[in-house]
Amino acid sequence: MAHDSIRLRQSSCETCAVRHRTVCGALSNEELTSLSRIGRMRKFKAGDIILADEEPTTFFANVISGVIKLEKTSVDGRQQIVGLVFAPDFLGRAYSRSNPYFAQAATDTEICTFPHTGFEQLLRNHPGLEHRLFENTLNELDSAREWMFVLGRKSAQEKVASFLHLIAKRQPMIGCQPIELGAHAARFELPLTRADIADFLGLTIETVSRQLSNLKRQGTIQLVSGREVVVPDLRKLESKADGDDEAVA
Amino acid sequence: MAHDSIRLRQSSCETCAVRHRTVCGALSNEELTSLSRIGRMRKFKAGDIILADEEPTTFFANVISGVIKLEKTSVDGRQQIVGLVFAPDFLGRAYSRSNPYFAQAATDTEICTFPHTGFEQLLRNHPGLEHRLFENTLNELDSAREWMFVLGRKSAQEKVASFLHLIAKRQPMIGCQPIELGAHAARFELPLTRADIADFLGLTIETVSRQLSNLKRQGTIQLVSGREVVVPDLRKLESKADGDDEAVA
DNA sequence: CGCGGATTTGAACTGAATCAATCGACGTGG
DNA sequence: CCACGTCGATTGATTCAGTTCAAATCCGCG
Repeated sequence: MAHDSIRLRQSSCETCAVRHRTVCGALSNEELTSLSRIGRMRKFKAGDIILADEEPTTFFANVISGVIKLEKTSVDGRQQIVGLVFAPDFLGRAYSRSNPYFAQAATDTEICTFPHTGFEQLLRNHPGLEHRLFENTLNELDSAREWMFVLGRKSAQEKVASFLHLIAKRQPMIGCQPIELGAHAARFELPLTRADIADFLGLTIETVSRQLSNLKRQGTIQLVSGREVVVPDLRKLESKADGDDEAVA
Repeated sequence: MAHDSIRLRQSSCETCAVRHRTVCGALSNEELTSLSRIGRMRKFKAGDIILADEEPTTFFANVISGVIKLEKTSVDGRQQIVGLVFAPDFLGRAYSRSNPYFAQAATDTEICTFPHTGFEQLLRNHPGLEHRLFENTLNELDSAREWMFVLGRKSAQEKVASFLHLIAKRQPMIGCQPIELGAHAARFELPLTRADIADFLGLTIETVSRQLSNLKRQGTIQLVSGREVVVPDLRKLESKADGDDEAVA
């Protein structure tokens, strides 16, 4: 365990697969060296808790692979996923003593962590890094607000279609040859269970399952297995998501 | 009109009522001078459009008084308010060519505007200002996610109670003597119409009206007029908002 | 082969939407 | 000064989408 973490610590940022797409992309090689000194790779299994709610902030991270859910839970047990963190997104709430929500691995996950104090120091000394993180946060805010529309105003079918469309955009495809599939087609693995999808969409498991079956029956999607989805035509899926599919007729 | 704007332009930031609570609070007196040079006061009436959707960004602003709604509208006419901007909040999406949502005055409103280019230049030259705006954005993101829980998981009654609680926290009180009212009491004016409240909560006008009547019947609130609300005990309202009021019994 | 968790499907129920009517405050014009 | 029209809000009756409760079915795994 300790041995493992040492080996991982030595892996340098220069070989990082997602280097240029993360907040680290703002750093010079020299700055990157000081970051790599404090960075440490960590792996989580699906279901592992990465950051606990209300706990003091101890680290930030870049997601290297996998999907992490940010979740809010009320005392009576109701849950709502308030954000999904994909590679190469940034994980953590800067400038806060504690963590505003639960972060749990939705799939097996690899992240590159930075201790809280060291990273905030780096932020203060490198306006370029802070700027990058700021832009990141602005985009997250845009996404959150986009999702507020989904939660507040869309029907169950539109919600499920919106979710699939989101995943199709962000999740790596399975064997994605545009030759094999059409130009507007996609094939991917769902990173969430039905229960997670329900918590993301403000629905129940049963309704999610029913709407997936509906979309399948209509030919908008194919369910290869419980988790693997093929979308023959993303434009059709999108029109289901926006509720303007009968208007076309 | 032109005369008016000149007079307003000359009013300096030093006398600004909300100076220390806005992003401007991060600036030195000298920096403030350069900001006041580009700042300009503008007034809007309830219902006026302040920033149009998808339009190129032309200005940012600090809200001096009033409430502004940020709204998303779909092609088929469904609406969702994705944020409320109170004084002394910041209005606008930095670093974006265009505006991601409609900003409309919910009440009569006064804002202090800064031209797009001048302000972003100031941002680049003053990391302290950008930092302040960043913290601001992080708080907005937290609020947005908090609201996602409301939209996704709360019942109509809980939604309406949550809304009233939010307003009670942020809206200036009417004649708020803690002697006159109890220590946990509040009295304020609703900055939104029933239609706006519905669009904020993902409900219909009728449901909002019914739930307000319910809360009134239960004694959780009093409706002085259509717009003016008295909350005898905010803790009771909060328990309605969280749905843990029958647990107390 | 059988067990346990995840998923699907069915049937009944219910909370919020929809449809419809009324009320009330306010400003305008007769 | 009062009748009228408009707009926002309330209230009632009915409908329906999504939940709840219940039972299969599927699937990975010891």
